[in-house]
Amino acid sequence: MARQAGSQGAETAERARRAALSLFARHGYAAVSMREIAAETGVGAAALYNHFATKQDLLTELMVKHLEALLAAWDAEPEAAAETEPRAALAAFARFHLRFHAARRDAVFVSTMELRSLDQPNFHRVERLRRAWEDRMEAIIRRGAEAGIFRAPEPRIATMALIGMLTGVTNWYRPAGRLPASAIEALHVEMTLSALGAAMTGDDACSPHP
Amino acid sequence: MARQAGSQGAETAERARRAALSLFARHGYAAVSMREIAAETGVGAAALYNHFATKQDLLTELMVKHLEALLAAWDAEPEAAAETEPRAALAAFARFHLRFHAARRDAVFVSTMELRSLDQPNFHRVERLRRAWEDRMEAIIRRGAEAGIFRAPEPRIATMALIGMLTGVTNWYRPAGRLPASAIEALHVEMTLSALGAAMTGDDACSPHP
DNA sequence: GTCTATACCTTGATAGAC
DNA sequence: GTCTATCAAGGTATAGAC
Repeated sequence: MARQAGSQGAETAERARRAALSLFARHGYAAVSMREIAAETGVGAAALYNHFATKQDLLTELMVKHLEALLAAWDAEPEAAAETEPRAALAAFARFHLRFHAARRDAVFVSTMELRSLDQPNFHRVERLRRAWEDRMEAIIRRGAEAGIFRAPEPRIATMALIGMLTGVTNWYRPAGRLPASAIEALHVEMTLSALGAAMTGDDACSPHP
Repeated sequence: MARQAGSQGAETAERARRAALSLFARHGYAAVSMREIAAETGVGAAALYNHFATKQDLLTELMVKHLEALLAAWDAEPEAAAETEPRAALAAFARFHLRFHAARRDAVFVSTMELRSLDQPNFHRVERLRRAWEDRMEAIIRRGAEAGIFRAPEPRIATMALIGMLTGVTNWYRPAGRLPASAIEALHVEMTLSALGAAMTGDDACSPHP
């Protein structure tokens, strides 16, 4: 997608990606012009076309890179192994999801809100990656449900609900807020397990396998 | 916001609102032109300006009307009363939220995704209404937590998490899907209560007040 | 690889006839 | 209240000099 470039060009491309991500997240893909991206990058508008064939390609590249990095990072985590005990695996997944997304708020915003700005071939490419992420979580929930550890009669529905809950944090979390990120993280991990009847903490003496 | 209009004009305004809602939901505010809205409405572009001063005003009106209708409809429900038992109130709130939103997918989409397209005064107006909705739910959770029925050490966080979960359904639910809406609704109501340690169903014999 | 200049198109919004 | 005609501004993308 990106054209070949020398060492100076690669730097420009990277600055352009960062500028585009920030601008798309704040104003939306359609509301941002290539001229604005170029200005933030520190080059003329025409120079962008040495690195990205079209504005649409630039958007697609941002989403694909984000989702591929997400999948690769999780698959490298030890708790991602299929042998991990389901409650531990789900807790690790929730924690990983929250941290990875909190560190990349712009990319999350763009990747979830600009799906409709992709033309059909690009949409399908990105959608496959999103689906792959959902499948990672569903596999954990399904294992736990079959083992009688989770109450999840419909693992796919539980997956969509919980991913929605976890990803939604990105929409309102502010680093300057009242609670530290660690507290918000702990509360969400707890609610994730609780939602499937597998809470680990406190006054709940009723998890199926105590 | 809308201009005065005779009986024919009022009809045009309503058709324009519907057209704009559908187009904004599908392609995004910035990607849709007044000409497209006019074409879908069946009038020329200039005619729209008899009913909406600017494109921005049209967007704002759509959001405000949606959120005001949401608040008014909930406040008219019997379970919205402050005396309702917290578990019943939360279940009713979740069910109401799911149904109201499922019936207005375009309005939900626009109202959550196009906040960034509002200029500052309009943003604050819409944000106040969104906040009011969150406050409705938070009040229920707070009551239940204080009564020891819900496990929610931070009612505001629980509110944001659960609203995110419930609203997220709009992003992936398809009427033609495998499960009927009633099943998806039941599963979400159950997960909502479970997340706060107050499940009502089945193999969970451990709700604090059995 | 980046620049200046520009082709070509669509945009939001307005003026004035009907 | 709607139309046709129009304006000024700004959109993506390209050409060709350096």
